[in-house]
Amino acid sequence: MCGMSGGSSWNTRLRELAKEGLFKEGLQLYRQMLRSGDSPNAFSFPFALKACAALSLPLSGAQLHCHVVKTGCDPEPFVQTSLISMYCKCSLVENARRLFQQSPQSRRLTVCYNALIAGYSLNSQFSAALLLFRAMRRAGVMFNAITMLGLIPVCTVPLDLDFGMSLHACNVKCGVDADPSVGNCLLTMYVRCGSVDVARKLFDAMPEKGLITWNAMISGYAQNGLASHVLDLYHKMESVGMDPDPVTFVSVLSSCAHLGAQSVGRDIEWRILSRGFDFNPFLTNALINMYARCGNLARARMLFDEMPEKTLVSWTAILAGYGMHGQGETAVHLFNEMCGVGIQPDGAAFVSVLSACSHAGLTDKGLEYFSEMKRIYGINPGPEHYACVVDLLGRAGQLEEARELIYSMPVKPDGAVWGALLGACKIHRNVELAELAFERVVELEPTNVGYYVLLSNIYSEVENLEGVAKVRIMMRMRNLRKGPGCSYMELKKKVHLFLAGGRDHPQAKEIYSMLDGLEDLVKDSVGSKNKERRVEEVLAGTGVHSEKLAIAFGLLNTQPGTELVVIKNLRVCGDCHVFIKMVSKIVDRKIVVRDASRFHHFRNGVCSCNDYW
DNA sequence: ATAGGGTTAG
Repeated sequence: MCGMSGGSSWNTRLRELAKEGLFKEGLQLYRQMLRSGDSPNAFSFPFALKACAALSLPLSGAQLHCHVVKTGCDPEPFVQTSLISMYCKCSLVENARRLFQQSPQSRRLTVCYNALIAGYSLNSQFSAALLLFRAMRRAGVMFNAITMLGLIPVCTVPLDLDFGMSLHACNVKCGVDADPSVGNCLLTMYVRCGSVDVARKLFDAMPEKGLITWNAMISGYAQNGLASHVLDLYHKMESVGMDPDPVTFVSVLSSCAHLGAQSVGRDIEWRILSRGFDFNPFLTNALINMYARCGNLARARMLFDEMPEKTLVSWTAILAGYGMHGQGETAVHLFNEMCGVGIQPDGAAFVSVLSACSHAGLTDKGLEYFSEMKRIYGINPGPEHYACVVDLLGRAGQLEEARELIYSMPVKPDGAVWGALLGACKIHRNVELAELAFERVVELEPTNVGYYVLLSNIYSEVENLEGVAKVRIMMRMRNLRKGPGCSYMELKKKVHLFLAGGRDHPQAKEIYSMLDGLEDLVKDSVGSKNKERRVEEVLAGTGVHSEKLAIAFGLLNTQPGTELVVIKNLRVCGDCHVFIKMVSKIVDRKIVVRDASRFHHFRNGVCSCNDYW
């Protein structure tokens, strides 16, 4: 290795590899250097340590630590800082802390504090990060923008918002917030603490919006369930000439999945291909998820099958898709196959397989998974898992068992758990248990209108008019109003929204006359026995339900034979599924009405997208 | 030459 002799050429090459992100190759080169008999020096270690951190190789990192000590480089602050950072990134925070504490005060430079503060924050040791920041200031060490980049992410939940805002104020006072990275970081903090509006104000006020700024805001909307805002902002991004990258597309695709907007998603897929971003596993997973949720299982499956390295997320996305669309057996089969190839399921994978079982009526199978979850995989079920199992038992009519399960929960049941029981009571017309579940759920989610409507519908089904009135009064006292029922349907890259009884769609006239025709056909096909009453029932009180409008619109504007997919905000209000079933038969069309409770912009039963686009 | 940071899927 005559050409490589002398430490500096090794170091140059190491630096190049680190810059390119070729960490594996960097470590190989470091080992090659040792074999060739050259000694690493203080300029070699930071690169090699960075590689261990990036690849999360604590053993190699510790070995490097030995080399550092052997070569006497350990007092060097740069090397010290690299070691601290490496240990933090390998989740060995204790080692990092010890190194920091052992170093003399005089060698604790700003970067050294920065590395440990960021490390604490990365490992969710929030108070430790804060305390160290205070100690830093007491010691008179200057902080800079990068200190803030470590510290700001400490604030992750709404409760942290006050502290986050004080950091923001502090940054403004020192002028640190002018650094675009700090701006991005603050933006992300507001988003994570649920203050999307504040984040947007910050976004609008930022003079130089980089790609990361756009991505932070777009993903912020996505994470807060504001899918239509994601698409708006994405279009704006394109219109100002900012080029999206794979990170952007991940959020956009996730929003298409939430909206059921398959044709927008297809358009995005085309852009991904034309930019050469295919083979990015994040994007492939996002595409699988989008197609699966939109019901295009064939395309989702094709992408999944062609994926060379399927991750846990890929498997979960595809099996959740099958589960959602009633193909529980396929979902279960995929889950088993996944375990068979050695991928360990996590909590989210269990949520998907459990809900697949409950939708497909595979009660025993679901219960089996639930018990395996703790026993074999050591995952403690959270409220989301209990909600699935309550739903599973409830749909199967085992209401008592469901109630018992809730009482035996080691974690506090949340609204979804009691809500699942309430939903089961609706199916099986159990008023007494419904009242109990309602009391609990309303304590936990007093403003979720969906539950009031659910109970009211249970009362009206058993003709308990007093009950219906009771719920109405309760809602009035709490100043709650059921938003109008709303449904939407995607057609040619536009989402068409329908409110119950609404007339503001451009095709309103045609839609209403189509609906009149449909209702007449349905009336005619009801048998003559108890005809009046049956007709009322079938037409569900003859109201102009939003899903009826959506279906009429769909029949007007689509080719015969295509499937109509309607998404509806409240699964529980104004059931007109008998009507839909009959229409479907009469016009010989497959009509699917999907429950939007898992669509975030329908949270609390209120639709937050209020326009066509 | 060397250290510290901001955006990504189920």
